[in-house]
Amino acid sequence: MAKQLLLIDGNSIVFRAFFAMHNQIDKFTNKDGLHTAAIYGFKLMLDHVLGNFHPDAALVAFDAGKVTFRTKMYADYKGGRNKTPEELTEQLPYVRELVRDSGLHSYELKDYEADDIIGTLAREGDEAGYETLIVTGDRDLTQLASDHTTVAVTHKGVTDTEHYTPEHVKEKLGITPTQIIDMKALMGDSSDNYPGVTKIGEKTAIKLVKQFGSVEGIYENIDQLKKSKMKEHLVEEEEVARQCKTLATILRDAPIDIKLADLKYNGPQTEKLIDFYQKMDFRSFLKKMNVLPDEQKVEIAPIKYTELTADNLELVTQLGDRGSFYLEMPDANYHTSPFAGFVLGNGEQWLVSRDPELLKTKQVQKWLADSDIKKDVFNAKAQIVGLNRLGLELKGIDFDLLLASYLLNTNDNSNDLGKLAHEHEYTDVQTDEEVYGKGVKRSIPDEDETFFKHLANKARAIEKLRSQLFKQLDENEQLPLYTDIELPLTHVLAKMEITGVHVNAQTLKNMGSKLTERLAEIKEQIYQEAGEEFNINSTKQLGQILFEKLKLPVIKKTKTGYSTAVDVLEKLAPQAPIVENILQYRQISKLQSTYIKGLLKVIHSSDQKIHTRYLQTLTQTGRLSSVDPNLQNIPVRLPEGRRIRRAFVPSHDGWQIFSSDYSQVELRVLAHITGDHNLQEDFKNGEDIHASTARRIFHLKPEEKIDRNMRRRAKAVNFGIVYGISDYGLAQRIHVSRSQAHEFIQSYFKEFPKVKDYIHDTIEFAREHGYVETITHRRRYLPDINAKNFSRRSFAERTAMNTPIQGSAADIIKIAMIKMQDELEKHHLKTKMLLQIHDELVFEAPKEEIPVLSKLVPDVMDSAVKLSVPLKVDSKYGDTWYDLKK
DNA sequence: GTTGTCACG
DNA sequence: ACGTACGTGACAACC
Repeated sequence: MAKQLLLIDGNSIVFRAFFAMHNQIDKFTNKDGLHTAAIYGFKLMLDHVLGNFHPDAALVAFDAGKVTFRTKMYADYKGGRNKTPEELTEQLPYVRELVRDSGLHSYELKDYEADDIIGTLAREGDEAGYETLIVTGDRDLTQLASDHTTVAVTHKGVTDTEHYTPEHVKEKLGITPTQIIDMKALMGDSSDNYPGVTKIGEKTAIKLVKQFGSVEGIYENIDQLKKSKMKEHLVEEEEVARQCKTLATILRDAPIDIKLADLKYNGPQTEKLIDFYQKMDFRSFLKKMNVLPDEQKVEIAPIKYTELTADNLELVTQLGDRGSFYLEMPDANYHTSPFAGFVLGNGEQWLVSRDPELLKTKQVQKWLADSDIKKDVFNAKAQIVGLNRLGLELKGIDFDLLLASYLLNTNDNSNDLGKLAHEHEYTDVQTDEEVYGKGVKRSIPDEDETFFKHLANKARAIEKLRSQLFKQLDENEQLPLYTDIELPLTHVLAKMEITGVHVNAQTLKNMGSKLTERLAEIKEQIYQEAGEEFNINSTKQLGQILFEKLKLPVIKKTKTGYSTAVDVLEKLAPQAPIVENILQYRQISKLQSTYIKGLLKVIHSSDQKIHTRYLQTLTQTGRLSSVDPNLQNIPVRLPEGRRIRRAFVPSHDGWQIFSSDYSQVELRVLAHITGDHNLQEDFKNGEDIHASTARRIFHLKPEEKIDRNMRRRAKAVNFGIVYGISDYGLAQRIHVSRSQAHEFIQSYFKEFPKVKDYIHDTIEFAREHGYVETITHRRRYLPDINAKNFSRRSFAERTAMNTPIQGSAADIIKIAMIKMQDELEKHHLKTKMLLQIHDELVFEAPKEEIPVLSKLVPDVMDSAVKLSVPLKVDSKYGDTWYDLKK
């Protein structure tokens, strides 16, 4: 086997590692206050690379300083770059130490960049018959790819890489690796700060390179080009193009004074590495190496606990007026999870047990149900539901660590108490993964001491973090959000989950058998049309049939092959009857697998109901999500799918399903937040908002009629505005030209000027503060808002403007739900709230309560908050979820 | 475990 | 020229 050579672009990897973890920069420091994120990331990358590639020789190349032969020939080279932050430069010496201790050589050369060292050694490697892997964060190095040299460019983070071989370059760009140099010379490079030829970007550059082979080729054949602006620029800027080519070219013959033979890789020097990790406080790596001495392994403050038994229950009555409580349910689904044990207590006394029956004793029961005893918990909803299964109530909940933490930062939230505590710099508790293991090996420890200690540590973590998190909520002006919205909502959601929704299994089964028949018919037809049998559900096999065997045109590719998504198939449908059948097959098999089989699986046999779980601490915007099963995406748009809703029925005879939904809530929020006069007027006048938008942006006179197409387009524009519009995206959606879409958008901004201001101001706010917020001060941090990478930054900008809108709408319905539950109880109604679907609330109710609800629910919902435009609510009811009528 | 697809607001 | 609308979850296939 050929010898293997590993070449790492040290500086670019360090930069990548540093910026990949930039949003948690302060979490990565050692005890001396040294920042370590880049060192840590570099180490992750090394492990990852060496896990897959076993080099005989290895070198990390570094830049030797700012001045290089390139800056000498072109003063602006790499000019305009921001100064490297101190937090990064202080790490560089340690990266070199890590490299050395890991058994890799490192090298730098005055006047040359790391690229040139790598380029030179890669050539030598090629000539000496090595297989070479180059690891870098800089796409420019892909020009070095060859038959025996692969270039791995970090993609996201530092361990996710894209491997460039000559074939891969060809596939992506249609040119050879060395032609990348010509392409870059023409298009320029804004980060290296050389200009290229005016008006030539990637597309044009590739076209020219394909046609003429190289920059030199272009100028030899410049006469072949038709007269055009582009040609003028090329002729005028020939000097520039040629100079840029030199700048873009990585040297293959830098005057290095090392040889391949000097680069032998001998593996890490374990002793030194251990010292190094200790110096850096890299505990996870030390643990992996199994070198933490026992007492250091669990570097957790000692804790005392008492096992609760039938004989010492009086200890519970002595706990005072505040305590932590934690019931351990090892499965994520707390409706069905076993109970592994529990802990309750306070700083002085931690009482633990494996026996859930003890919770039912009168002492514990009383402690749990006493609302004067304040409870601190982790995931209150899970605890309420779990205890409810034991016939117990939990009252007086004050602090929910999970919920509070989510409000503080939706990004680094975790369902693992230990992990979450670590995020908040509290380390006297281990993660569940550490104590229970993961995957199939996950289990509750048999040894009492291990398990009980972990339980007690968890309860202590909750207690210790309470005041700190409350303080942070206060600083963010989020205490009302926590106290008046999220915590009361947890109780409402718990009730809804416990109530569950009644589902008629027989209805589903009947539908299922019909679908099975239809599926078999369509399948036969597809096989006939294809001329062979294959797995229609496999996109890979389907792609081969459609695009190779039947030779249909390829419209879109995914990163692994041909795309066969709906929009693609719809374009192909006129060309081959098989396509229509495949669309049918897809639709029906989706219904069959996800909705018929899927729902049947989760009906509880005890009550014929489905009990979903609402995740209250997951979304980035403040919406809820629903799992096990997801009841927020039951089909409604297509008639075939909609029938699934016939199986959702009331749980008592003589009851009905009642549902109310907000009309255009997000656009109303937009009108409120932006204060746009025209948008507010349209809502105040109670108009069909898409129609009035159409009237405005298409400049219709009052007597002119709005045709359907105009309304459809205006509706798409309205959605687009909420989502962070682009002309391209709008054009795709409504099948118009990009320039037409552009005009629509411009016209919209002219008619609704404050919307335009809002978008601008919100992005500015995010840039300055790093987050955006909703009407209730719900926050979303946007670490990418100042990213260099265009697409990441653009994405952050779109979310910056969308989140306050989507999130405020979520706030509104949450407030409505709390009020609604209050009203139901106040009026002693039997009605139960069952489901929330983002802008809709679904209830089951005795028929005689329907008239009450028809007034009460809309009243509560439209008065949930006071906006500068009215909220509108529509209600429907019927015998099943399918049959709802006004 | 990741990817592609498709269900919802 | 860039790369392409926001937020979710479940399933089947494939690695």
